[in-house]
Amino acid sequence: MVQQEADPRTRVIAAADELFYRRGIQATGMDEVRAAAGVSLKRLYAEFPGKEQLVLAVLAARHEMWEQGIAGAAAHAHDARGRLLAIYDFLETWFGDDSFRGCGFINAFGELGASSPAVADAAREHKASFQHYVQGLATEAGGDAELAAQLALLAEGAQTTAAIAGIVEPALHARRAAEVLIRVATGR
Amino acid sequence: MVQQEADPRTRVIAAADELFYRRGIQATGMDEVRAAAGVSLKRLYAEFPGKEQLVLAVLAARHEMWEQGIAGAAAHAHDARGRLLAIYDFLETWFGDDSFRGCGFINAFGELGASSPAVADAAREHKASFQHYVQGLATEAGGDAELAAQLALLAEGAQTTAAIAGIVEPALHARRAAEVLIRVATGR
DNA sequence: TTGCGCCGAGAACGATCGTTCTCTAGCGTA
DNA sequence: TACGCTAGAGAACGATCGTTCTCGGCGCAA
Repeated sequence: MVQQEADPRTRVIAAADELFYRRGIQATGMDEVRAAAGVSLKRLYAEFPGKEQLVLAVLAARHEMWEQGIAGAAAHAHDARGRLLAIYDFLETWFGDDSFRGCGFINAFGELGASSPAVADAAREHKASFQHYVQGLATEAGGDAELAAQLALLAEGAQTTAAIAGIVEPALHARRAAEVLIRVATGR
Repeated sequence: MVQQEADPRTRVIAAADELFYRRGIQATGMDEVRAAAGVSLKRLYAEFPGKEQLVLAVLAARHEMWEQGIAGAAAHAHDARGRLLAIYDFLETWFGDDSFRGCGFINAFGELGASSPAVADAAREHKASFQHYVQGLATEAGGDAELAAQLALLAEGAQTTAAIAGIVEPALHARRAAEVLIRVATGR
C-alpha cells in the first residue's frame, strides 16, 4: 500500500505513519504495518528492534514533515509577521485534509506518554522546537517571549479543536487572534 | 484503593477515572479497575456491560467535574469578563496538580476516537459544551462568537502545552492573551 | 552442478486482556 | 435444619499482539 520503489525502511515508516496516525498506535499491529509496507516481518524487526523504535522513527519523520510544511508556508512571506501568520495558513490547509486527525505528537503522548518516556520526550522536543521557531520569528517581529508562547498556544488549541470538532475554522480564529496579539505586542 | 463507603458504581467510576487518566485507557485492564475499586468482576460487569460503557461513564463524570470546577472558579467573579478570566485561573491550579496529565477528553479522543464513535462523540460534546459556556460569557461581556472561539482556543492550547511540557505557565500566557483579546473585541 | 547463506512467508510462542463461567460460602426463610 | 438465592473469588476461554523461530526457495560462488 506504499510506493514499492522506495527502500524498505522508508516504506515501513510511511506505512506505519499512516496507520498509527489514522487508527492509533496501540490499535495498529506490527503485522498490519508489515502488510502495508510490503515487507517481511523479519526485515521489519531487522530495521526496528521493537515497536517503540518504530514509533520513535515515525515521530521523527512526522517532525520533519511538520518543519518542512511550516517552512514552505513561510517561504512566500516577506517579513517575520507574515511568516508567523503563515503558520495558521498552513494549519488551515492541513485541517482541510481528509486524513487530518489532530497533532500526531499529542495523540502519541496521550496514548503512550505515561508508559513510554521516550515517546513523551519526543513529543516534548517537537513542541519545544516549535516554540523555539515561533520565538525566533516573534523576536524578529518586535515581540517578546510571551507573545511567542501565546501564538504557539493558539496553534496548539486550533489543532485539537479542529481535530475533535472536525472543522477548519479554528485555524481562521487562531490567525485573527494572532494578528491582534502581534499588533498589540509590537505597538502596531 | 477508593473510599469504601461509597456505592460500588461510584467506586468503580472513581477508580477507573484515576487509572484511565493516569496510565491511559488501553493500558488499564478491567481487572485493575476491579482491584482498585474493591469490587468483584461480576459486579463490575453487572454495572457496566463492557469497557466502552465504563469509559463513557468515566467521561461523563469527568465532564461534571470540569463544569463544577469552572463554575466554582467563576463564582467569585462579579462580571462576565471576570468569569471568563476565571477559566484560566482554574486551569492554572489544575495544571499545578501533580496528577495533571492533560485534558482527559483529548487523551481519550486520541486513543479511541478512531475506533469508538461513542467516545469521539463524548469528546465532541464536552468541547461543544465548553464552547457554549464561553460564548455565553463572551456575549455578556460585549464580545462576539469569534472572541468566544478564540478564548476557547487559548484554553485548549494551554491544556495540551501544559501537559506535554509539564509546566503551569501556559495558563498565565493564555490568561494575558485573553485579556488583550477581550479588551480589543469589546472596544476597551 | 553442488553447496551455502540470505531472505521472505508464515507458523509458533508467550503474554495480556476483555469477558464469561464455575465453585463455594454466607444468609434469610420455612 | 434444610433449601435456595446471591454474590464474591478467581479460574477459564478466546482473541489479539509483539516477538521469535522454522522452513523452504532462490541466488551466487567454486
